[in-house]
Amino acid sequence: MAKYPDSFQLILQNVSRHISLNAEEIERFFSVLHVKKYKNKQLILSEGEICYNTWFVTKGCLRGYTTDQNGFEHVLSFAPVDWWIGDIYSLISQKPGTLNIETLEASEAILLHREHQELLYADVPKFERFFRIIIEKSLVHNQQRLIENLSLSAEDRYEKFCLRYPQLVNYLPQKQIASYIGVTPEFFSKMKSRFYKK
Amino acid sequence: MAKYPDSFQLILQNVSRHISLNAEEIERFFSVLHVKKYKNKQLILSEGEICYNTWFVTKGCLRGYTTDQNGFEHVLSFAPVDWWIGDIYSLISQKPGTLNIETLEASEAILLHREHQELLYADVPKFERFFRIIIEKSLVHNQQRLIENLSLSAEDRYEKFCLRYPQLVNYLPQKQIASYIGVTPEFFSKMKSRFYKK
DNA sequence: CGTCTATTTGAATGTACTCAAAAGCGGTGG
DNA sequence: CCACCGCTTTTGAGTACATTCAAATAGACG
Repeated sequence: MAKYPDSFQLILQNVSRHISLNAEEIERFFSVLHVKKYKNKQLILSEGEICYNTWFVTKGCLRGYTTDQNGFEHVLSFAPVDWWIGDIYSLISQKPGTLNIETLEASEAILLHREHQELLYADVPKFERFFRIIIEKSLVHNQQRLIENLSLSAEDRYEKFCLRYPQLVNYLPQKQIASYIGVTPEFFSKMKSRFYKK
Repeated sequence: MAKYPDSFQLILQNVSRHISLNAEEIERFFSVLHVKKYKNKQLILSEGEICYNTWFVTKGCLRGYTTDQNGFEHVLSFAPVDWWIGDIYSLISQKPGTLNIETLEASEAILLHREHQELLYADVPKFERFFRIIIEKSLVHNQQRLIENLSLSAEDRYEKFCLRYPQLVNYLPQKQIASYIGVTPEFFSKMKSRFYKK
């Protein structure tokens, strides 16, 4: 196995949380993966592009965001180490997407090309199961976030964010958190100072 | 095939949009399905319950909603004929869920029990693919809705709703639409009268 | 017909936004 | 090493979108 990068052990661990692979299947899996390194603030995927890959982050942190008609950014997801990210809309429709993916620091990811993913589904059907499961989790997470946006105040959403992503709270620039919970950076700043007065 | 209800043809059509089944697989599929009829405003699943089923609507219309700490309802999804619905969080975790599912009129659905679903995955792996695909679509839809909630005004969200669900706009009670787009019924009423003045 | 719920309307309020300006902070080059 | 630049964060005043509460009206159902 020495022929593969160390980071492949991380992705294998990630996958093994939901399916078990034998040596041959691992080999098949590893054979379709590619490693890429990115600089700080590098745009990895731009809106308007067709997305051909799913990224698995092995170093650093990525963020996925959209831009609205007024030029405001809205963060759809953060992807620290051990997370998957991609523009799933564009990936499954193969139409130009709306997502931008950018690094928040110098980062490294493993890329799984859409075509390889399809081949993998055919050769090792367990992967169909694996991706079904992570997409299910992603859906659950998204639904909860939607409900929180509909039912909680900005302050309560921030509190939830702190509980859910303790490792990100002190790492991310505030404007990114503001954008994730859905408020302006100005309001976020005011809210936070009120928040910590208690 | 006369031994199965007519409505099974609808679910077969639905499934066949993403996978093709041979006679044997269809038989296996049909053998695990159950039909249920519901009265108007019947609560099919309550928050706090563990969800064991996925519902496929064959008559009428269901809605899935949560209740917040102030007693306000938030609609997560409407499920008219030919749609799937379930509390996916509870379904995959087998923990008590937060979703309520209720009929909006007398309705009929086909139930797929979680255990049957797992058996189906094992016997006919194509179903793994099928559910991966519909969950992917559901995720894409949810992400778009989240982004819309973060970036659009209530009025614009209503406009999107009208475009996306033309068949529901004149069918649903207004308070349900209000709850879906995330405003109070009072504000929705005012907004709508402004909206149609243009 | 009466009751119950949904919808409309209005006035007062609040949460979050906009615009503007100042302060902080980090990186880069001289 | 310091000075400067650009970007982030803070602060403030004014505003807007949406909520709350209350009451009247309309509709649906038995």
